Formats: sequence, C-alpha cells, structure tokens
Amino acid sequence: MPRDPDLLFRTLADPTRRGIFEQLCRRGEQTVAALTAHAGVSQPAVSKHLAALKQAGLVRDRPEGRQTHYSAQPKALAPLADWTQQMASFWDARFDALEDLLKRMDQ
Amino acid sequence: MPRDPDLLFRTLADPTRRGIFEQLCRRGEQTVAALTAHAGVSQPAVSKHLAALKQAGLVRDRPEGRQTHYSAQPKALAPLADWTQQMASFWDARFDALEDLLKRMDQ
DNA sequence: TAGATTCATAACCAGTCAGTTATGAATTAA
DNA sequence: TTAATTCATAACTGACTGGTTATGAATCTA
Repeated sequence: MPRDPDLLFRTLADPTRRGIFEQLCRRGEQTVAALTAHAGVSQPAVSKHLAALKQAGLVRDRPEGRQTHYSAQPKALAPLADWTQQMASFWDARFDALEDLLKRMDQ
Repeated sequence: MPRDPDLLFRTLADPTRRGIFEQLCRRGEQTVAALTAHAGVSQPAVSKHLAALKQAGLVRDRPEGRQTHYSAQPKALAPLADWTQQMASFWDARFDALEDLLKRMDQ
C-alpha cells in the first residue's frame, strides 16, 4: 500500500520536468508543441521529460493524429504525500513519547 | 509564502540520503557513526549527505565533543506538502470549472 | 503525390554528483 | 604525552543524465 516514492522523487527532482508537470496541472491537457513553448528547452528535451513523467505515472498521453496530448495525473502524487505524512508522524510519535515520558517523570 | 521546493526535491531525490533522513525521523537524534552503521555507504559519504540535508534545512547538528549528533527537522518538509497540495488544487480547480461548465450547459 | 508539420528516437556531449580512499583536526582515553 | 576515536574535507573517478542536433515515421494539407 505505501508505494515506493523513489521514482516519484527522482522524476520531480528536475526543475524543467517539474515545470512541465506544473503547467499540465495548471492549464490541463496540452500538446507537445504547446508545452515546448513554455519549457525553455528544445522539443526533443520536452518529449524526453514527458516520457519520464509518463514512466512515473504522473501524466497520460492521448495520441490524436500527428499530435500527442498530455494531461497530468495528480493522483500519482499520493505516495509522495503519504511519505511526507509518514515522516511527520514518526516525528510526532517520538515527540508524544517524550511528552509522555516527561509527564511520567513529573508525577 | 509558497517557498521554492526545488532544493527539497533535489535533496530528497537520492535514496541513500532519503534513507538517512528517514532513519532520523524514525529513531530520533543520532551520531554520524550510528547513521553510518545503517546507511550502507562509507562514513565520508554519510557526512556529505548530512551536509546536504543540513543545507536544505532538513536536519540540525549538535556538536558534542568529538561526535556530532544529527536530528530531523520535519517542519522543513512543509514546502513539499504545500507544493503537492497546490498541484492537486490546480487540478481540482479545473475539474470544478469543467463541472461548472457542464452544469451551465445542462441548463 | 509533394511538401509541411508534429512528435519521438538516436547519437552524442558536458556537467553534475554520489561514491571511494586519504588525510587531518579535534577530542577522549590510557 | 601517546594512542585511539570521531567526524569533516580534499581529491579523484565513474556513472548518470539533461541538454543538444540530426533524423525518421506518421499524419495532415495543398
């Protein structure tokens, strides 16, 4: 159930790639050409980033004629949110344990 | 307010480094030697990872004699959670807009 | 059909980075 | 003081990867 967030972290670590994903989240489905217009890198670079995002499940592609439409799959971010939550909860648990100990010592 | 999550993503992208951070979240403050015992890499590698984590604000160091104790600062994960939340909300907003449009068309 | 457009892939390059060993500084122990 | 321990840094290396240009396949248009 707590899926491995490794691929997710690696995929989102690159700012250009993260920018493309953000663009898709903000503006919705877009073609490669539209994404390239904002990405600041060449079209092949964008295609490679899209392939990486697809590999991580963060986007879906919808081929239509000679163009391909991509859209974000924000659901795929769940393992990331889970991981973050888990780290915080570990910390909280220890904090609670300390609080508990202090209370006990106070008695 | 929405701080830049770039350094955070880059820092957490490496599995070894993320493992060290997880260890600190789970077990609390630990020395470099203790962390090295679990990391599966050399002590200098661990020291470098700790320096990176510290740079990102994810850990604090507490020098004590010849050893240095490190502890997690999970608060530093906030921008990550914020970013994730924001991506989801962008998506939801568009979804709502679509829903709205459909309702309007239905009238 | 011929030409233009859209995208993906191949091939290559340069910079980054995580790992190593070697070493030294600072502290503790004998 | 001498020896041992703990950690950080320097120097180096090899792998990875994000960028490029070149190219080709597929599709649309004139």
